[in-house]
Amino acid sequence: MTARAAAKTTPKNERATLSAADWAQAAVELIAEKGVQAVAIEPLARRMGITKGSFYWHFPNRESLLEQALQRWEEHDARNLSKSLGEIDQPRDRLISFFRRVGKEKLTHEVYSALCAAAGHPQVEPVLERVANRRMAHLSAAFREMGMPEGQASNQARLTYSVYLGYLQLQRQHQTPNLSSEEFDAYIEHVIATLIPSGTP
Amino acid sequence: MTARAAAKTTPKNERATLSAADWAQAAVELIAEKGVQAVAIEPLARRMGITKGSFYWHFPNRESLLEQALQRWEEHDARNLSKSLGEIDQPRDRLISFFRRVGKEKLTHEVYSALCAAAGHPQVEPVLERVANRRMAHLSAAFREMGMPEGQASNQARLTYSVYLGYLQLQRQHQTPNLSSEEFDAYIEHVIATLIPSGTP
DNA sequence: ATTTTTCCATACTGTGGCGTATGGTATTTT
DNA sequence: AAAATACCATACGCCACAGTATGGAAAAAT
Repeated sequence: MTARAAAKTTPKNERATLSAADWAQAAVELIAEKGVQAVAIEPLARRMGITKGSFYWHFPNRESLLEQALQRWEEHDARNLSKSLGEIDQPRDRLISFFRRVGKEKLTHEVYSALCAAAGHPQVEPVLERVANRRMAHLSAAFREMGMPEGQASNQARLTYSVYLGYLQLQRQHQTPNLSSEEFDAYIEHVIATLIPSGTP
Repeated sequence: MTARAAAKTTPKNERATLSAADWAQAAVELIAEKGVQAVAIEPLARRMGITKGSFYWHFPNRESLLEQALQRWEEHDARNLSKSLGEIDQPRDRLISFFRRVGKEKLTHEVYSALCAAAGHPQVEPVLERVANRRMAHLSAAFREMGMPEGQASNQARLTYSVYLGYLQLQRQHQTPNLSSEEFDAYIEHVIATLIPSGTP
């Protein structure tokens, strides 16, 4: 009882007692910072200024923590997607915002990037699969709205999403131009010009 | 002295005694199968039917094994690249072969894919950086030979390489069509049509 | 004011891998 | 043949983390 003394029953900011959701959220943030393999009970507990006695009261094991953390993130991401899907009418603008928004929603993207680096993990894989499918369906629909036939649209969606995934990979290798550089802007322009048809539906 | 009894001084097939290169090669194969984090001394030794007593005679520690394994693979990959660079005259054919060869050289690609999943690792990162730069330079040169101006060619190279990286990522998630399916062929065609200019230089 | 429940600290066991120490055997050298 | 060297087996200590067991204090219920 040293690090997190303070409040007792204040649900504001620093709760007196931790919930399972708090652990899950902390796990999500840890994933964003150091990857899935870094989610270990004891280090995470230390980081939260507490001991694992707390953890094993809320969870049966590490696996279930990961499960909740991943579920939490996936739901958040799905909401994000449908929100941005509803807000923009023109399919072309939706596609463009898909790329331009790479810099936004930092945490979400960092988590996703970390999850990509952990494909192969049995709990992560199904999440990646669902998320990629949702997003590609999103892209594919936009391309169709712009007049592409079914088959071509889905190929174009896969291609476009691959570009995004490749960008994340290069980012993990620190081989991407700075987000606010002109080199970056030029690249984005190039990508948009190459992948997104110009005409309106 | 059970598993690897047999030969005594036969340098054929089953050496009497292991060399550092043997360990490095085994590490490379393990990386391809289970990733970088799976390269652990004792499991690797078991897999080779030997004990770690051998390992620590040839290497000071795990780090130096990884170093040698990575160097070994990187050199192999660099040779591969310059070989395929010399064999094909037409830049357009070089670009096409870049994609068509994704299915070839299985081990090399599996290793590379595993390394991509381990970006962030201090020993892996510089390797990934060099390899990606070499390959993108290769692509960029081909696009320039086809008449693209400098800036556009390098953007196009980055874009093209991202598509490749994204494909590897989807492959790790088991979300790619089978290599010998018509869906795959259609996708490749689509990628080529989208990314590779048609005219001759 | 008890009692119960909630939440956490502490101490323990177990496992898996790293690196070391030491000794043994086969091979080579002299 | 004797000595030296190369290569490997075995046994050990160390550390990090998973999961368990138990007890204790604060909060809530009665």
